[in-house]
Amino acid sequence: MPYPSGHRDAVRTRIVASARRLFNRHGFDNVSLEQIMSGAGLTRGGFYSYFRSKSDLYVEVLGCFFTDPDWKNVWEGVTVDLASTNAGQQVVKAYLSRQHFEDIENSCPMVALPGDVARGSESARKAFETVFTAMVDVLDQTIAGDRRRVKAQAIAALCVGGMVVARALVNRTVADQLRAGCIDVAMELGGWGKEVDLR
Amino acid sequence: MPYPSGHRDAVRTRIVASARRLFNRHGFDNVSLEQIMSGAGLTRGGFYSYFRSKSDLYVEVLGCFFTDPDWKNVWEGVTVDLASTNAGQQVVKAYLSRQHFEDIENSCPMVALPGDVARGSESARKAFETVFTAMVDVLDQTIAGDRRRVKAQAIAALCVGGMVVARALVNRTVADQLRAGCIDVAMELGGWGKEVDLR
DNA sequence: TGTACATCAGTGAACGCGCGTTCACTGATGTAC
DNA sequence: TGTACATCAGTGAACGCGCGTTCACTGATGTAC
Repeated sequence: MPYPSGHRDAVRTRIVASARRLFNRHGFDNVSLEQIMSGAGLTRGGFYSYFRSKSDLYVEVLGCFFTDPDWKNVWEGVTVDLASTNAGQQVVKAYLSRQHFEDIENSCPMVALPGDVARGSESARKAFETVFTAMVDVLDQTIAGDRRRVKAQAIAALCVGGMVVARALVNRTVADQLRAGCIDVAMELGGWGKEVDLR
Repeated sequence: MPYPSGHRDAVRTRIVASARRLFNRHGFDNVSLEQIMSGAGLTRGGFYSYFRSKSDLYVEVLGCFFTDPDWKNVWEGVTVDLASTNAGQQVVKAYLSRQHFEDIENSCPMVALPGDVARGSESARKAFETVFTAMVDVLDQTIAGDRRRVKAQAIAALCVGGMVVARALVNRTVADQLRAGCIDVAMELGGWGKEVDLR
């Protein structure tokens, strides 16, 4: 077999990474295969030996967030330890952080692409659901008090909604207030209290 | 002047309505001017005597939600009276209602198109901000207790996030639970209590 | 009332462009001898 | 060690298609007489 073993996997990973960056920044329809392949150091033609279609790649991109067990250092200077007893508040603070707000390319797909997904295929929505469920599970496990599942879902929705709206506003000050307010409210909901500081 | 006065305004309104339906259902990029004009009973060519570009129309569509003072009967069977002392809870319940969930065409643009807007022009984001601010204002006015503005923003983010996520999930049961949970949590946050029923 | 006319709302063909996808081909690689 | 070869990763031209936008034209309308 010509070409070193592992070569194909490495290239495939590069393509997915390039696509993730571009989809997050420009949305599904405004990204061409030319751009994706170019971002991975290749030319257009090779795409179809790695993926069946642009849509298939899209589904794969959606899945590769939050499900990685080594979920640390997601954004520049923001660390999250899912095994910690503080995991819930760490996730909320990271999710609504300025870093996530600004780092469009490494954004959570739930923030950058919810519209595309809602209009998309069943498999795209399945991938979205997996990410959302993973987030709720993490929150659930470290919430104090009763009705944990409901609260966990609401906190996740608050995180996603807060960030989605913040990104779509013009006024930066309002966006910052919104993020801060959502963090405060989420802390209350989780029974975490504001005094608990991390990092 | 040929053609009855008011004719032009009526046609223009029809175009905007057609565009709103189509953008909400398929997103900005997946709707053609052909479809929009056809939905208004016209043909493609006439478009540019009403709007400077597709983007301009888009901005206009974004603005025509929530800012209308006669905001009643938004969705089939759901009424909201913004002048009521219950306005806040009415808005939350309407926003997270099954009717809004299902009625994609008459959806709030914040739910259907946030991604498109975040990537869009400044004027698009300005229109989005106007809608969001209008919603927060309504909630603010009927919230009990302190830190009303922060709570109002968080409730609005919760409404938007809950609906955005619900629409993107595959599992209908999870989506329904999410909507119900978000309503419960929003009622608590607003200090409205669950026992207060309306209509 | 009836007719000729000026206006302009609406038409539809055409243009240029970029995209997703296909495919015959190139050339870099590891292997066999 | 060196050479010939089989494999297959990657190339880039080509295809068909639909879109946003433009524009010369048509024809329906209210007005003037």
